[in-house]
Amino acid sequence: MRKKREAGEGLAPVEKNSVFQKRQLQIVKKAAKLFTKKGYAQTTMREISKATGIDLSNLYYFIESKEEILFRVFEMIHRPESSVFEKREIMGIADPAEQLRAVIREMMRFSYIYKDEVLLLYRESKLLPKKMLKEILARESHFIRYIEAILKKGLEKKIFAIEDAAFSASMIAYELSLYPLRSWNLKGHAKEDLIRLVEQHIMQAVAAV
Amino acid sequence: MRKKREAGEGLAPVEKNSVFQKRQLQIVKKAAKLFTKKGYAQTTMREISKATGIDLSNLYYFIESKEEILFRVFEMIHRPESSVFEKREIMGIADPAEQLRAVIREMMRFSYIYKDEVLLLYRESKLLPKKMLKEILARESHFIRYIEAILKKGLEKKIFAIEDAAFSASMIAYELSLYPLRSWNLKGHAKEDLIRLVEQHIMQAVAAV
Amino acid sequence: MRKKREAGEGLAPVEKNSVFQKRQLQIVKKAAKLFTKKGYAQTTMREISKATGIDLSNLYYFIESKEEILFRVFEMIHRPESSVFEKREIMGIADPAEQLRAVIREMMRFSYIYKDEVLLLYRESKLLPKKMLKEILARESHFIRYIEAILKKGLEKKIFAIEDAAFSASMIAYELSLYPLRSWNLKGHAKEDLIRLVEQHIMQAVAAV
Amino acid sequence: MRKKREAGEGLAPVEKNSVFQKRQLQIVKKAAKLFTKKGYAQTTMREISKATGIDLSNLYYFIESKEEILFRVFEMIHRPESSVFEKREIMGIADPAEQLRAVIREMMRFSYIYKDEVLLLYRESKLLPKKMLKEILARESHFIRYIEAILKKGLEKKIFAIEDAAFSASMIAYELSLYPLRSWNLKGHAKEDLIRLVEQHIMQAVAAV
DNA sequence: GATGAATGAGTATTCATTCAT
DNA sequence: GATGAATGAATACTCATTCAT
Repeated sequence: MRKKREAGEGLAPVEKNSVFQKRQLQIVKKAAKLFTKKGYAQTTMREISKATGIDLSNLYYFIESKEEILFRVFEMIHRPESSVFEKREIMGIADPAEQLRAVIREMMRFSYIYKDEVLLLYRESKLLPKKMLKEILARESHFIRYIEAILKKGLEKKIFAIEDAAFSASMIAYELSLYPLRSWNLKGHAKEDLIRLVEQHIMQAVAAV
Repeated sequence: MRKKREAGEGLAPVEKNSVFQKRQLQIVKKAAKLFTKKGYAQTTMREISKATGIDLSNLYYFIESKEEILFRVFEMIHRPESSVFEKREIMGIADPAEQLRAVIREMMRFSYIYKDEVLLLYRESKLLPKKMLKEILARESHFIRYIEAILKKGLEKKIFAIEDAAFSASMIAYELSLYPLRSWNLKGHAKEDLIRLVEQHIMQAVAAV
Repeated sequence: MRKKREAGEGLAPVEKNSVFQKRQLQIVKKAAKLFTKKGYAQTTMREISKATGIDLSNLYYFIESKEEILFRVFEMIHRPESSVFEKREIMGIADPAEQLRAVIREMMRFSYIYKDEVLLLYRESKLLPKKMLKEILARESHFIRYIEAILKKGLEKKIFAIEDAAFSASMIAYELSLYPLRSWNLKGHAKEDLIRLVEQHIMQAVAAV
Repeated sequence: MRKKREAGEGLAPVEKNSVFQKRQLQIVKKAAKLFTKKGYAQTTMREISKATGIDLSNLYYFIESKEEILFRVFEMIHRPESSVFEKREIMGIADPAEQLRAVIREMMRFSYIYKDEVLLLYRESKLLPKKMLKEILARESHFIRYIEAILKKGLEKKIFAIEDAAFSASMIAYELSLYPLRSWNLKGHAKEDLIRLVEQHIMQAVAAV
């Protein structure tokens, strides 16, 4: 790497015409696949070029560096994830148990869609510039606190029985990554089946007797 | 022309005198730290040399390749892990609930000791030669089936109430990696505290009402 | 980790545009000179880079490895050599003596042109992948049997008088490498002069009295 | 190579006790085998150590450098070769034809014994220090001139009929290396058989009709 | 005279990135 | 906006040789 941008000085604002964006997205998606299959470091720009059909030099017309591709991969997960718990449908649910169930199902579905990217995030987050890593961790923390809030509401209503809401929230958030991180030994379960089992498991773990 | 051993064709039997072994262990341990901090690919042999104080060329007197270091890191986790559920104390416990608790505590402690190595395993298992990867997955499967057996015993005795013992076992095994994979947001919890919370969480998730 | 093609699994079909090929040829030719002067192992890629004026890394744009260069050097000799005895002019000659003379002259001229490469072949054939070595030996055997056939024809016609045609053919083929292998003590002879002398020597050795 | 002796500044005079010499010879012989099998550059000191059973460091007690081993290998051929035509039995033969036959047989036998070393000399003479190379070439020239003298004597006596005695001598000397250089396609011939055939071939090539 | 460990200088090769057309 | 070619800096690894005990 010759030039080194200050880490995480922000991606170029997603401007330019949509053809440009489409190409970029194409690159990021294909690269994501390669990254998850072979690892970030083991994937060469030439392979990305071949996979996308875009000439190596031209690649740099659409992205600034290999690192930027990785960043944009993570951006992909970011946006929709953030919206998970901003969804009116979920935020509006009054019953904490129901609300928690809704969050679980929503996130499990999300984790099915972005399985590879989530795994990538676990594996390659070391490579993120601090700022970006912080952003992601912040978002995750936000998500955890959101669950924590639900749990506390449930505690008050004596629906849930747990000792440490912060811990439980953390554990639940972790459990929701089950599929991306352990898909290799969950092949036997159909998607909706697995979602239900995870839901049951978590609900039982927090439920008051 | 470089000669290249078929990856993972078995590490040289750990022979030689103990000074040799000590050096090797020193390399593996330091490298493990570097690998977890920066990632395997991003860690150079020069860095390992610097970290261990062993001259770069001399490093190769003790290990055959960078890959071998990684293999040996994983070996470190292997051996003790296997013994976890072979321990007489645990195997002898008659009550499934008590037995499960014992396993949980044992594995949580293990995961504290080998936090870095476990994380590394999640992150860099891609780089393992197939044979070694299979071995590791087999061991993990073995562990899961062991938990499953406990769960089934508990089911019969109506101590546990779960729908799918295989799934629950899988989930529990996963939960036991909580600390290595999410230590960054568990800093607030003391070790024994966390172990207890995980134990509670899991026990509640499987317990019959 | 270095990936290593199985040695000699076939050179990339000589495609690409002619500029590319020209560069490749330039590399192979310069390298051949260096190899003959210093030996293959003693010639570094840096030297080849310097000799060709092509940047070290860029060298790898045109060839895949140092080994490939060596292979291509041998390829250079291969092609034209094969055609030697497929030449209509020679194959058409009825008189065995005249035919043998023609072959001698043809091969001697060839050995003058490819002096360095032939010497290299004697010196560095150890480094060839088995398959390639076999091919070359097969070609040589083919050539020897071709001479043998001429000798046998001459024997029948009582023009030649030798005990063992196979041996004589082998010896003649060997004698035709005189110049590449012993040029250092043949400096006193002009090319055409030497060719004539070799021709005489061989013809006398096989001629019936 | 760290230190570089002035090329060919002469080998340490073969002094020391005979145990020392025996070890040295042992090294040189085993190394010669390895050199011929794999090439000089491709043979490592470690391999020589393993092959001789002498510890790597101790090797340097008996020889000064890898190069010296090569030199000593060539020395081995030198001594006896020089004596070939100094043998009273041969020098005393009056008849040029008989004398030439004797030389041929002597040298062919020699080439059988030192097949590997002769081949090595052809292959790796590049590595010799100038001085040593000159010595060897001088010896070879000496040998050629010796043959030339025989030829000239035969010419005077009208026993031989050749145009250029110098050339013929050169060619004959070359032919006497047939076996070391082409053993791969002479496997079909028994030793004494081959010697006789070479003798016939050469004699016929120079004989007056 | 044996041995384990060191070391320095090198070697082929890789790869992200850019330049010229 | 496409393409072939260039380039610089790095990377894992090797090996002859020597040192300390």
